[in-house]
Amino acid sequence: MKPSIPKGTRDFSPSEVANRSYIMNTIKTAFEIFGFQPIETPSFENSSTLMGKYGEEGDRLIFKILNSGDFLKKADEQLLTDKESIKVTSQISEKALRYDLTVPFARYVVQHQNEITFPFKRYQVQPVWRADRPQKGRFREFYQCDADVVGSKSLWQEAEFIQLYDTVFTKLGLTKTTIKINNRKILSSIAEVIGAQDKLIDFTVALDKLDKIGQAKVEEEMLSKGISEEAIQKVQPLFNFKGSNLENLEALEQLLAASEEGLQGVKELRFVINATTELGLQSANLEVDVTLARGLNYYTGAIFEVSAPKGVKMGSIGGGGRYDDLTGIFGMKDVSGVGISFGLDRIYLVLEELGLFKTVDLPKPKVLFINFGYTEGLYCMKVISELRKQNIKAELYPDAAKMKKQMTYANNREIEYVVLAGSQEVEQEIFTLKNMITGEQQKCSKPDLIKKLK
RNA sequence: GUGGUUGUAGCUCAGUUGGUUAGAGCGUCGGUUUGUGGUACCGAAAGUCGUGGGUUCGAGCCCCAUCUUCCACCCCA
Repeated sequence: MKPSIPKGTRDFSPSEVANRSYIMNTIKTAFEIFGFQPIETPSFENSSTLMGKYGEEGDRLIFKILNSGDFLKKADEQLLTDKESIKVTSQISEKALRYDLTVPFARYVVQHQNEITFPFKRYQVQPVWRADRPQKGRFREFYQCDADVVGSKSLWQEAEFIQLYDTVFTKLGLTKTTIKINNRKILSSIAEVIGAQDKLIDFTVALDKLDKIGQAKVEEEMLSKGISEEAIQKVQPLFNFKGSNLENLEALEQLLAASEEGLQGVKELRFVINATTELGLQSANLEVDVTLARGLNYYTGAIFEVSAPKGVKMGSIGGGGRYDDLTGIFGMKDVSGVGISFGLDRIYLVLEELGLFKTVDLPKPKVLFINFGYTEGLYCMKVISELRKQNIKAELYPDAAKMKKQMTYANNREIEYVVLAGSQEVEQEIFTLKNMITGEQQKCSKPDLIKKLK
């Protein structure tokens, strides 16, 4: 049998692990500088915790875990014969792999509410799983790096998260990212204006194509989706969103003048935009994007999405938003939260494509001792112990193999120094130290050797 | 979930309209060099051609199914 791994999963080589932890550490460091504390939650949760939080599409993409034992015995006979997959699933599966980090976090907050001091700022870097069809930058197992604040409605949080995005991407050398921002309140008031909430998705999808296919075709698509001519006339200002963020906001304000909710959304956006303008950004661009919808059901206020620099074909590398009542589902009212997520795996691919990885030193020994046999090996091991106590990575080749093999090993692993200590050296109580880069070698005493390897 | 695409040695790939024992480069291992790596030369091992069916005198090549890869839609990180 040929060994293989499930689709959408990956193995990581030592150099990939090194690069991944470089990204991870950059993000974690930034999180802590911004005042977030780490938590971890289980890989799988009770299905009831996850189901219904991500919309219909999301439910379909949740990996369900089969109950243990004779699970079919407990399933309803009729449902089985009728092949009612969804209903049967709820009877034979009570657990599921986590789909994101935000919902488990909300559960955590409610469960530990008495131990938590609010506002609570937590970060979490863990894998999540989605039963999606894999493609470029889309995996079935991938890491999310989340930071959220719960227990504060302050719009300063939104402004801070934009600073956080900017800080991380700047540190990674990934400049010219675009942070898109929108507000759910604006979206739902646009839905009011065009006449129907259920048309909103079609509407934003069509509007999003404005740059590519032009206004006429966009209007055509909207009409074909059942949006009235009258509604399209009303939202004309949206077609002219070419100006600055503030100009766009003004246009929105006029368009949504009749909607209290819409005006509230504009006000919130304006706060964030103004704050960010005052604070400045190092390398990212902030852009108001009314077509940004985001599927996750629980967002109620600001929504964010980060896209890679132009020219890199990649879905969003980060996203987030404000959710006013996520904890309410678990029985804790009036706790507003806002948070963002970094997509580690996609950031990796973007950095790789742009050649932005610095050469990372792989964990490897600084010096390899050639194994000549038991007596010589013991003689070497004594020095190796001393070197290790001084944090110098040293190792003895495990077998008394041919010299050539041992040297080749050192060469392939790019080990800087090799020590040869055969019977001659043992007798004279010295070591032969060879520099593998220059090829030079010299004899030296034990203290001398340790000093040279420091 | 819908549509398309890919699979030949550890890796990257050749393989003619279907025709004997399926090839190359890199890598691996051995040797030239039994206390010296990177270079060079010589040699070897390694493939049920993704898997299972089918068509055919004959299948790596054609057909079907399935798995996998990548891509688009959808959705998203």
